[in-house]
Amino acid sequence: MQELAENKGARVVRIGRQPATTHAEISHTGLRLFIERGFDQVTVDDIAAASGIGRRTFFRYFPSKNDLPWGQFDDMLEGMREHLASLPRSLPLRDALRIAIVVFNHIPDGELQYHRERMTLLLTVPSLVAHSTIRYAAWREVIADFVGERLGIDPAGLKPQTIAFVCLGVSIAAYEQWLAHEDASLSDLLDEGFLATRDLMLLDEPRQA
Amino acid sequence: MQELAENKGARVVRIGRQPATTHAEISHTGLRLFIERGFDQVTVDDIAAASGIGRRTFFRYFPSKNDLPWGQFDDMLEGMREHLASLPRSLPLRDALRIAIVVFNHIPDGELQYHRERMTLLLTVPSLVAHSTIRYAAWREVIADFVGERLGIDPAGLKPQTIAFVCLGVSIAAYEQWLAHEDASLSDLLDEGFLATRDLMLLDEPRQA
DNA sequence: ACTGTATTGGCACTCAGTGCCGAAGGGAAG
DNA sequence: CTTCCCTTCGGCACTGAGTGCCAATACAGT
Repeated sequence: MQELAENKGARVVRIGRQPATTHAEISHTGLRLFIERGFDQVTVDDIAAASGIGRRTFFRYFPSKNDLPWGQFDDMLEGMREHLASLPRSLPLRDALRIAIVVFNHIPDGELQYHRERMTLLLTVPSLVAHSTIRYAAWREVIADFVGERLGIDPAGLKPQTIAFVCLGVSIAAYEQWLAHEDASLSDLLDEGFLATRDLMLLDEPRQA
Repeated sequence: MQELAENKGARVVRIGRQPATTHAEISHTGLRLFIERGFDQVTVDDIAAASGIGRRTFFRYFPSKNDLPWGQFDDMLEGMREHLASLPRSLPLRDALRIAIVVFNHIPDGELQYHRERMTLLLTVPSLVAHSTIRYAAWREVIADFVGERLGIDPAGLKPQTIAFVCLGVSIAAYEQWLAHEDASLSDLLDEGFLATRDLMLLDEPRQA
């Protein structure tokens, strides 16, 4: 009875040595150091020491120092994939994408400050900006797969891929503005970004000088 | 007279030791090795040795191994900036961007194979894909500056930045298709990408199932 | 206690990138 | 031709990321 109640993960009983720490714990410790001293001023040795683990163990939890700030991104991706799939087909593609992206990027008030610091790192530190490309590719794939499915075409084709890139661009641009302006709402910025893209494709210059 | 005629660069006479090689020479040698053996299987030592220079000297010509395949990208950027500035204001913003991007990405027939191999590396090797982000930022800035100037707004604002990201996305998506399909025309793919974006913002699904 | 299993972490190694500094050229003035 | 000055070259040593290997550690079940 009680044993069954503890069945919240997968295996209740696990054999072998217990892990000394968790991804979340290392991630949190490392992020704190990055924010305090700056990404480049923190070595993997520092993070390992502060986490009470060996340097070698760090690399078993994270494939690289650059992956640390991304946290549970892959899990969130699955969430977005499911959310997209759940949207009614009557919803126009453009709105489905816009809504899913806004929802996906909604941050609970409590985590706002933390998320801001994390995103500042990701969009500011050159090494992280570069590395992020790989995560973005997975994000784009979710979008492209959805577009392909919706339009009944190959997700690897020009149209789904282009749309995925466009959505990513709108998102990153919105995030950069969000970080630059304390008071801005990320959701609003995303909506505005879609509108700006629409304007570009529809209208010409608003007025002639 | 004759001395003036030779004034095609900056200094005709230069003091001090002559450079042992050039950027172009190292770039060419390195690229050949990358294509032959794969990026990760070539060390900086290999490139230096093949170029007949010391390892330390390599890093005086290129800030990193990743920068090698990019060649004279910065110069081309200036070209695009000037080309954009030269376009008549009567041309709608969207068309100005589209035309400039198509022109910027036009490759002379002779360099086609070479350019293809170079772009395959840049869009395939993870380490290079990541590093490219930094070059793309400079590219985006050219677009954003132009958009800001055209619309009379801050280039750092949401709209110019978003449009720059969108243009970049369309370009990269087109390049990927171009590499995947031997027979495709890059210019056509770019045009199609712009159309796909327009469609997304204009229409809903073409037909209801 | 003993066995099997999973995590740990030390050690040694490769490779990118950097600071330092003396050596190697080459032009110009004496 | 020698000396001075300037610039590039390249060796050396160092830091730091990331990896393969393997013995040590800790825990569950017999």
